[in-house]
Formats: sequence, C-alpha cells, structure tokens
Amino acid sequence: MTATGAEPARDAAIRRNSGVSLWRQISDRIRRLETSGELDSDGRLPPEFALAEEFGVNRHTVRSAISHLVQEGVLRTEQGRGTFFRSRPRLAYPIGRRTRFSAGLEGQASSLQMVLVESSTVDADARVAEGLDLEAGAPVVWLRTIGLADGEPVSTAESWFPADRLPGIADAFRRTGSVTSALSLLGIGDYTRRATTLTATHASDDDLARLKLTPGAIVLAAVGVNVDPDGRPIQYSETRFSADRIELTIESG
Amino acid sequence: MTATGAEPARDAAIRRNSGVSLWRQISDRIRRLETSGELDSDGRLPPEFALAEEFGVNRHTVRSAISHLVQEGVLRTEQGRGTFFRSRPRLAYPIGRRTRFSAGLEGQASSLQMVLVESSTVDADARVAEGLDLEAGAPVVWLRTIGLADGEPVSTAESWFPADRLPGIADAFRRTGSVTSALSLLGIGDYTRRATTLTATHASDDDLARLKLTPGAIVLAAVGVNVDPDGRPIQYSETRFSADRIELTIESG
DNA sequence: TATAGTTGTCTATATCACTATACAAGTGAG
DNA sequence: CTCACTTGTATAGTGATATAGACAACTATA
Repeated sequence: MTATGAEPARDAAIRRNSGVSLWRQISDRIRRLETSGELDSDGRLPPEFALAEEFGVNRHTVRSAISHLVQEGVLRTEQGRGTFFRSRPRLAYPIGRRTRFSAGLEGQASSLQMVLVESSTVDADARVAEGLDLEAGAPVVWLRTIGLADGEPVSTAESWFPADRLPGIADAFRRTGSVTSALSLLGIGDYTRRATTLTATHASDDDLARLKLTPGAIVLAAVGVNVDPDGRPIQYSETRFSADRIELTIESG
Repeated sequence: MTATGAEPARDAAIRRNSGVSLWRQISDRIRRLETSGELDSDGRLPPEFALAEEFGVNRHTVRSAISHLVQEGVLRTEQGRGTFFRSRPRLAYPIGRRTRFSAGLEGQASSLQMVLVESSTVDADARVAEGLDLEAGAPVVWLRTIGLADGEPVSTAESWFPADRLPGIADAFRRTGSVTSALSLLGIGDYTRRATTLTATHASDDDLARLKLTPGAIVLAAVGVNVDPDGRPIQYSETRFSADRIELTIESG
C-alpha cells in the first residue's frame, strides 16, 4: 500500500450557494492537487484560464483562490511563467501497539522534535480518570506538547499521567524531549498502546493556532491509553493531527 | 474510554472572511452541539437571540444556519416553543484484526445492512494490484457497497477480490449481504485485517450522494487489506465513513 | 524581434451574506 | 386574559463574492 493510498478516487464538483465560497473550495482543491500526481514534475499548476474552465468559474475567482494559497505559503507565482507549488509531502504516522512519535516518523523528515508547551498537576476529570483507571479527582500530571517535523507543527497533544506514580514526568520530558525517554528515566522501560479512538473534525481555534492551519482545515483526533507491561495505564492522551500533513497508518497484523 | 472521547475540548470561534460563510460555520457548530452534552435533555437549542449573542452575529444569521439544518433534517422548529434536535447518536466502528461491519456495530442500531450497489470484473490497477499482491492488470472482482444503520447510509466502500480465486464473490455477497458470509460460502472461514490506512478529507461528490451528506461534510477514508489464515490477500478495500455519524475505534491490544 | 502564453491590474455590474430594526404570530404560565 | 418568551416575516443598507471584458507586464521561444 502506498503512502497516499487513501486519496479520494474522484474529486467533488464545485458547489454554489453551499455556504463555502467558490474561491475557498477551489483553493482547497488546488491544495489537494499537490499529492494527486496530476501535475508536471516541476510542480507547475495549469494556467489560470484552464483552471477557471475546469471548475466552471471566472478566472478572477481562480485568482482569488490562488492568492490565498500564496499568502499561506503553499503556492508561488511568477508573472509570465506560471504558478508553482512550494511542495511539502504528507507524512505517514503509524498507530498501533507501539505508537511513538519520533520512531514512527523517522526518515520522513530531516528533523523531528517534541516540544513541551505547558504542564501542571491537576485533578483528573471524568474521561481522564476513566482512561487511567483512577478515581475522578485523583491528581494527574498534565502536559501540552507539540510535534514538529522539519520545524513545522504536525500534531498537538494533551497527555495525562498518574501523579502518584509519575510525579517527575514533566521534568523528565523537558530534559529528554520524548515520552519514551521520559518514562524510561522513571523506570518504565516499555509501554504499549491499549486502545485508540479516532475522529475527524474541522480544526478548532486552538488547532488553528497551534498547528498553523487556516480556518476550515481538518484535524484527525486520536484519543489513546498507553499501558505498562503489567497492563496498568500510565498515559492518557488526546492528540490532534493536521490532516493535510499527516496520514495515519494502522498496523494490526 | 467513552464512545465520544475524541470530542474537541474547546470549539473554534466564528471567523469572518474565511471563505466559509458565518451561517455555515454556525450550522456546523450547532450540529456538533448535539453530542457535546451542552443542551437540555429534551434536545432543545438555546433561543436564537442567545445563539446570536454567543456567536457574535445577527439573529438572522443564526436563523439562516438553523433553516439549513431544518432542511437537512437535523433540527425541527416550533414557533413559540423553540428549536429541537431530531437526535441521532454517533456510532462506534471498531477497526482491528477482525474488522466486520455488522458485528462491529451490533447493538448500536436496530437494523444493520450491507447493500451491493454495483459489481463487475475489471483489471487491477496499480494500487489494487499492490494491495492484493497481484500483477497489475490481473482480473479482479470489484464491488461497490453501502453500509446502512437504521436504513441510513453510514459508509460506502469499494472492494476488490482476486478473480481467479473468488470468481463468485459478487453473487455470494448478493445472496448473503455480508463479506464474511460470502467468503465463508466460498470456503474462506476466517480472515483478518493486515493493515489499514486512514485519512480524512472533505466529502467528494460521490460521498455526498451515497452518504446523503451536505457539502463541506467530512469523511474518514480507510484503505485496508484482508488476508486469509495463510496470510494471502483476499480483499483490498477503500471505505468512506461519514464522520458525523461514525467514530472509529482501534483495538490494538 | 515578433509572437504566443502566462500572470497582474483595472473598471463595472450583479448577487450573496450579514446587519439593523420593527413587528406579527404562536406558546405557556400566572 | 395578559405577559414574557419564543419563532416567523418584512424592509433596507453595506460589504464580500463572483462575473465580464479589456489591456498591461513579463517570459520563453521561434
């Protein structure tokens, strides 16, 4: 299976009066063109008049879509020559028993980094308590992290750890920059993923800011629990991936 | 973990001049309100003026959002009384080694059904051949199916089976209404999922029609390969779920 | 240099999306 | 019945979105 195996077979037509402006729909389509292999090897877009005809809109509408993508850094225009992608391929993130950020994306980006944004010790709310097999209100260490590939944010996560068992997890993470290493420092040499729940929604305000997305972008939300070799939960996490930059692969065999 | 564990923690603010009209953003937000537990037990929406204030828009803009959702069958209004959801909860679809449509959703809907829309024998293109471990161009049986829960479409799939080994798969499916039973009829008593790739995109034209969605809706796309007990691929499939109606759960432990 | 092909700019017009304000009409409770 | 609260309708003004056509500016190539 290829890394882009889940591309839609056919693209949707442009819809009028859908509540989404034509330039926005076209800009979303152009963005997806990049990975569909329909363009020249030099990443050159068809000329504006051709796109206008293909989408059944005025050339100015296409120009509006393009200018937004230029603003966003996705495209670059050269008068007299054409419009080109500033290409960035989509990363494949494996989810399974042994889900780890850096190891999973290794080789797909020249730099991979997990950054701790904020942390504190809080009382577990209902869903965290359930995930970690604790009483509601039990103390947990909360971490907000962002995953960077080549310096660009691709995921943002909130994680909760039982505070009685792993009080130093935040410091350990800050020093090592990785959950795996931090847990290892604290005497947990191995852990596995018990369950993952996936949903997809439009990006929230938070997502837009943290993942540097534009309104209307899609995020993949993964909620999961990691357990130690005895099966005891040690981490409950909610991760949000930019669907434009990441695809999830599930190895179940 | 609860069935709705991956809900966004906070919702995005309404954005002006994003290319997505305010009524559309509000309508998307209201749609998500249903599962967030923020409304009365009778499924009653806050009054229009309150929503208008909350979102920082004119009451007419809220009315526009509501009227679209009424059109769509999500809401129902009663003059003088209020606006109410015609509620439909989200289904949890398990993905793992033993992914099966009906068994997975059992108990979550009063009727579950897999319908064969179309089938034919075709030559495998590159990605199908790769998934099934065949030469490109080898004959494969192609099925287009739709999964219904309580008569409503929740997923649509294309599947390919090696034609030399399973020439009668389409007929068997038509008779039994299930992949599992059809394979069983043809002597394959068990099968497991080898790998699944997930992405999320906006719904295509096809999706809109088959899943009865509205433009801008999100679909979860799963590409997977099923193998027989000897590890030989017997089915390559591309399934598209309505993200509004389905969440995917991954049991990896 | 001439030409075809491309992006950039300008003007004009029509429609959609949103706001503002006012009031009608239905519902439920005192 | 009356009142407070709700949804429904009407009108008018403003800015964003989209169309149409014409032409300028730049690039590559014959």
